[in-house]
Amino acid sequence: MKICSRPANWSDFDPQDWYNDLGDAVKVIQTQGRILIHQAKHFDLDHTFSSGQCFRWEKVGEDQYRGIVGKRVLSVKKDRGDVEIGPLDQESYRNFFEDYFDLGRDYEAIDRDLRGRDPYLDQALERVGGLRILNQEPFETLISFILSANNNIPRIKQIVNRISEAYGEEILPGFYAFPGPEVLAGARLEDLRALGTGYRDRYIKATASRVVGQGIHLEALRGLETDKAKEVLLGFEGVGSKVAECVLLFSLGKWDVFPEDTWVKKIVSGLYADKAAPYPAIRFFFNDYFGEGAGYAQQVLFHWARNYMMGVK
DNA sequence: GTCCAGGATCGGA
DNA sequence: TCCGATCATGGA
Repeated sequence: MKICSRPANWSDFDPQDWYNDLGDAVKVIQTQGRILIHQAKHFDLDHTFSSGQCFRWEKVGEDQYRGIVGKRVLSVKKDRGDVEIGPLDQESYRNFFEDYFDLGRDYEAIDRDLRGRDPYLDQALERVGGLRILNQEPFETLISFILSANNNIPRIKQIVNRISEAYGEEILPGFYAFPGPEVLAGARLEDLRALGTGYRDRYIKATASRVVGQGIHLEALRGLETDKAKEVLLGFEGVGSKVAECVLLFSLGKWDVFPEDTWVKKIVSGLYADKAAPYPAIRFFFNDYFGEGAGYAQQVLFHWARNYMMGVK
């Protein structure tokens, strides 16, 4: 454990709480029940939480978000370059949330590697810099992206929240955790339908039932090769290639995927028309094109294309 | 009224 | 293997 020098403008903390296990690049401190990342590198809250990879984070102020992660309600605030996460103690941070926010990854090095490969990605990286890929809970991510089919992001968020309110544990007054598979496996289709799931009601129940019935440990898919993990995910009803790849990228740490959503198709058929390969080859094309950061590059392009490319917003 | 949204599934060519 | 129709829902 390294001890950092105390900055002049921070007050109310015990110097004993300082720690820095991530090397000199990331300085983390526990103070007043929160975790503070000093001058956090590559962590833009809007581009991370509002880029469509997660559905349970709400913007509650300028550079301030509140989210439900597992059985916690967390606040994340950015102030003069410091990112504050709480309530959170050092142990939980190191055991879980460092991975959740992907804070062990050197995004600046990845950006350097990606820059210069492609003019559109260069623009996108410039415009939506600081986007991080979260490592979310697989079952919640799976159900959320089953809901994403032929749906829009605000409505997906509404439905995920309603499912949590109807079936999840109330962890704080008015805040509900996302339910586990055993709960949703027992849900009635008509009740799911009443929450606005539409025709996807049976996909949700079937997927939850399969997870429970076959004792599938989704977390264990992390340990499989991407293709093998994807094969398992494709076995669920309502899960096609794109949904599977979103789960792989946003919850299982698989960066060698390139989710083929409508925006990627627009980008490919428009911006990359001259290079557009037959569609099953897109992943291989972009893996080669963007290397190990392909999944991250996809999310950067997606977020940029949706919000900034055509002057929208 | 039509169109669209981080698509998947199905039947038929 | 590939193509088109269809699938709830709600906002624009």
